[in-house]
Amino acid sequence: MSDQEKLIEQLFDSEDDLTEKQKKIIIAAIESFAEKGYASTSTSEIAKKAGVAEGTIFRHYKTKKDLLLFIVAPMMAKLLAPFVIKDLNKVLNQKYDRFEDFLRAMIENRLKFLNNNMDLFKILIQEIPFQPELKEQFKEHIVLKVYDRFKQIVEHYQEKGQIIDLPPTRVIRMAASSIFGYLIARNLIFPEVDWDDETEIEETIRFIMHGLSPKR
Amino acid sequence: MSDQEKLIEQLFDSEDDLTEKQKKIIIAAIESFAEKGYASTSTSEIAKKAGVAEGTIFRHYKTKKDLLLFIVAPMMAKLLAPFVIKDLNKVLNQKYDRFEDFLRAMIENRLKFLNNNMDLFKILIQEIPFQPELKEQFKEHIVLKVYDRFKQIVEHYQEKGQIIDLPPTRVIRMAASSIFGYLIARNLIFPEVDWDDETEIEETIRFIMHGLSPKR
DNA sequence: TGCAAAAGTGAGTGATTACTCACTTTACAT
DNA sequence: ATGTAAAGTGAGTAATCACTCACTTTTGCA
Repeated sequence: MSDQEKLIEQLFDSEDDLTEKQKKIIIAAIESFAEKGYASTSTSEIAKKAGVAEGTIFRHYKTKKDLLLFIVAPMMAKLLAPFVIKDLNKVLNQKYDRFEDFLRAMIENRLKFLNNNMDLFKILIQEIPFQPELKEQFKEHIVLKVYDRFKQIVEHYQEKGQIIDLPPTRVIRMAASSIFGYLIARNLIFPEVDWDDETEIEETIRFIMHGLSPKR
Repeated sequence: MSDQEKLIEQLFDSEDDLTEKQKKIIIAAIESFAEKGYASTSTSEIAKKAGVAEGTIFRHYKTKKDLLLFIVAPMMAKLLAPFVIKDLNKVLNQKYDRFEDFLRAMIENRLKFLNNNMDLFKILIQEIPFQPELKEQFKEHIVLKVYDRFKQIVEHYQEKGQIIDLPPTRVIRMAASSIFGYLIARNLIFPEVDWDDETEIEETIRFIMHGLSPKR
């Protein structure tokens, strides 16, 4: 599978100044943080799992929180990156005549990414409420950049008469709720169910499209 | 406001064998757990905030986790209780001819409850992934009891031809995603925005109704 | 090959943790 | 008023915490 799109591997490839032991530390930290939570994971535990002396962790990361941020910050950036590309909407407008097509492409792309990086996503949403640095990054990225793009896209399809004429915030929230609702149900609440991804996604798109349809 | 429906107060009223100091401990614990997370809150901190000796906490709760469970378990029970009432659906079927009316009543009722108990809700969703006891309670309540009731209700309105003929799991997930999406956006992600609850709720209902409409 | 810088080590640090216990204070039935 | 059980206390405990540092090993370049 070439489109595995595992963020950790990308990170390891791009920053090739990372030692083998450093990689093991990161992998161990992600595993433990996702399983027991950041606050309940001790550095000695991470060292043990990584097969490394505890001092080695602090050689590379000044504090435990530094390690968390090093792991989680790229996740947020990569997760939101596709929506911040400068001329995203130009490309999209040519490519996707219908809002439905845009929605399908976006869901397939981002849902795959999230499915491949669930541990990181889990850590991210768990820690955003408690880490001011993360909260700030989140607001800055989401509110300022991603929202602006989405707003343009929504308004574009509203002008075309394809979706209902509501404030873009509301339109985005409703669509996002449906998508994240599926993601969370599938991976976090009922991971043991064997989901038929294709139909679930198609039905979710149908739900959003009908919900946002301009017809009375 | 008589319908404040603050769970803590209810708890204090029903279990009147609680001392003043015990109540202060619980209030302090809820505040700290919601603000910094369960694992990052120390018992000495709770004692200090409650104006109580640390030993007093352990006189009433064997462990720190016992305190958490004492606080959070009633939340889950009360949150889901209205859906487990035995003849809920009979009452509903007489009262609410249209699915939309049922939806509106349910949202108003439960959203009010959650808005009045956001701290507890926050602690609950934060800790469910890490506390096996809570996870078990959650699955038992949700999957076995609440889902069964909802399934009956959905099927009832499906037979009436009011909503689309999809597996009830999917219908419930889509409606729940939209409702919780609003709740979380409103209280946890953008609490500083001054939300127009009435219109937001009406629009959310509209979105769900259109999304679940049986028309092609 | 030599050598300096970087990576890795693990015993040791003081602070903090959840929890205990011998003791004092309070509440309340008789 | 008196006795007793429950409530409350806070110094004390061992364990664990994140982090340090003097030291050894590895790496890569001259």
